[in-house]
Amino acid sequence: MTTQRAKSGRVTIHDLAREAGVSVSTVSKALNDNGRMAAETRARIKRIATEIGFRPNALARGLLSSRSFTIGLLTNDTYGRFTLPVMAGISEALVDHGVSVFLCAIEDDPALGKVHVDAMLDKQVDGIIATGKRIDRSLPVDLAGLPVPVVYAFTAGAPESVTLMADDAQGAGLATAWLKKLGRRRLVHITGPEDFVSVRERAAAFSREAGEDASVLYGVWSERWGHEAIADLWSAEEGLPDGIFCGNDQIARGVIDALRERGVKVPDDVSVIGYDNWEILAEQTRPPLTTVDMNLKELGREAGLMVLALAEGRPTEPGLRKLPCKLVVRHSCGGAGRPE
Amino acid sequence: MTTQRAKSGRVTIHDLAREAGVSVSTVSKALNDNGRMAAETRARIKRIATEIGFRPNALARGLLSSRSFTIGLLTNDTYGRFTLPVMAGISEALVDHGVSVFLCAIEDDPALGKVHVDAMLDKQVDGIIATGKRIDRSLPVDLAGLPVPVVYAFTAGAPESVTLMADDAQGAGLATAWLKKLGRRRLVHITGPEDFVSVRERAAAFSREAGEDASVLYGVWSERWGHEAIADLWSAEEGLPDGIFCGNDQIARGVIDALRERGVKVPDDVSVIGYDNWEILAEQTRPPLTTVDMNLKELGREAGLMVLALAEGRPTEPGLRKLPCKLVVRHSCGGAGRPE
DNA sequence: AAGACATGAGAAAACGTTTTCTCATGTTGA
DNA sequence: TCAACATGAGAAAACGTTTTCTCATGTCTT
Repeated sequence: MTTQRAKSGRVTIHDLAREAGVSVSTVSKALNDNGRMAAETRARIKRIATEIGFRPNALARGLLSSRSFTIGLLTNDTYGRFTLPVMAGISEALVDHGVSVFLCAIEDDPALGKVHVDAMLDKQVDGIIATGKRIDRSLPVDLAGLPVPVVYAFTAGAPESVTLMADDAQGAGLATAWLKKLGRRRLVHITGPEDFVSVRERAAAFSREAGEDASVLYGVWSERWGHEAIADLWSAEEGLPDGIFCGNDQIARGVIDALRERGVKVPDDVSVIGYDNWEILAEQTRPPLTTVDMNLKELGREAGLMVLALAEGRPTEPGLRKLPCKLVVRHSCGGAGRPE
Repeated sequence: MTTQRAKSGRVTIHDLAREAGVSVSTVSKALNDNGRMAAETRARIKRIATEIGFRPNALARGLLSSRSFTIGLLTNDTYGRFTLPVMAGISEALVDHGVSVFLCAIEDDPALGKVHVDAMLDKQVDGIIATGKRIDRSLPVDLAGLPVPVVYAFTAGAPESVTLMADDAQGAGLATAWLKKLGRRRLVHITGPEDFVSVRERAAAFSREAGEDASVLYGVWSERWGHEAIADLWSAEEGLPDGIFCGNDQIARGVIDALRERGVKVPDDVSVIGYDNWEILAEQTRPPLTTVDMNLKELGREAGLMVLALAEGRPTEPGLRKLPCKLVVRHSCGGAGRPE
């Protein structure tokens, strides 16, 4: 306890060895439950280790084991509302394994992307997770052929890689089925730009469930577009919908506001359902928004465990995995109880 | 070029030395512009290094230099809209210095906080930045007495530490002065809970600028409260305000919606100004919101450079630093041109 | 009683760098 | 012509671990 520390200021294995009166090899084996030694010695070393607060230097350890217990998260979405839950899931899953996460926002900039990837490789990350905001675009940096495994989440992946995404068809089906179950018959889908593959997937699932004559209105991802769509629909006077499935929560917010301004009651006259479950928005609409949740945190968790498995060389089948969405029921659709 | 690589799969300094026909010491000195050697040799080694793609292993380097070129970002705010811009600023400032950032979300959980801090220290981070969502609360983990420097941003710091925050009084003054400059005379401040020190600071600055009789309404940080406040004010029929300064953009959104529903024109009858410049919200209000921007990205940049300075042992004066806010003029106040 | 074997623990090498020291050779000055 | 010195480059130690050998001692077998 009174012996002096190494000059670095941190307690090293040598300090501990000196304190315990054994060699560093013995200390290492004691702490890692390796090798042969008297149980009493092992226990004593462990006790002294906690007493003097020894914690092994991860740099030194990583140098030898070629495992740094570090992964990189590359993101496009200036940590918007998609990447954030994904990150939370990753971190939550990996902290239990002693893995820390480098966050790198690359902003659609190839040069910045390369800088970050190089920096991470220099730091010997065990793997990389790439995330974006849409599944049909890839990050502006080539991650194929890297010396570490890469997992893609919510962004387009390389051919033989592991890619995770939310199941758009299933999510849209969930929403449409819910509207029908509540007795809504004249359904409309107000959504984002048609060039998003997710938009097309959801629209197809909507049409399948709602009937081919149910119309789909493509636009942009904004509140304003929700307003405009309602203005267009209600200018027709006839064939007005009684159930509206929106492509995201912002559109839904615009739709609900526009309906209120027209004196149309939500959910009495029309049920409205959103997508994303962006809570800060969904909870503040009047009435609070029933919406589809993509389980992004769970997606992040899966991505974290996946990249860890790859880093440890455990067998993992490549390909695209679609994770199910869930319905979050609030008050914008009427009805009660939980979704099936 | 034809010589085989080390078994690790990565190019080491030994591979490079063999390729160049020199010793590893010479290579190291060549690449770091250290020591003495023929200019021609240095150039040749550098050329071969890029040819075979040599990049020094940061773990090995860090082991020796006790600089890992890594910092940790500890956050409370499950990466909400405060921490995010701060993070972006940190990352942007540090990537140029080759520093990568570990992101750790600790969710008000002391145990999780300790786990993350320990993991970061094990990985020999050069410093830690702690961020939160309010300046009068500290993170649930003790960062005093750590073997690395700590900088606090938007959260309460330890006594002799460096702490960065936005200048609440200046920001509120900016907003109030803007309303007055536009000719508004009957001002109201609708804001959040009075137990926030930022709320009190801003309210004090508002009163100073607007006159002591200008009223301040304390509430919560939600759209709903904005609605309620307008309902209360307009139930009085007399002494109606013509300028409303809101404590955040969500309240402002609620205020604007409530005014529209009452047939009060914004900005013709009443000017409304928000706080935070949460773009996705501020741009979608009708009309788009004029609001105070706390320059959080800049704050993050400063925090990054600060922790780097401390890590390198450069002298840095401790204490609380307040960074100025700026006014972002959109259409909710009327008037034109830029703030003074 | 003597070889075979189990046990406990230390010595040394290894990981990939950087840095200090040493040394051979060439060059200058008187 | 010889000492003093500058130059270019390599050898070796160091950083803090883990892991593989090695070895002394003690305990069985027969």
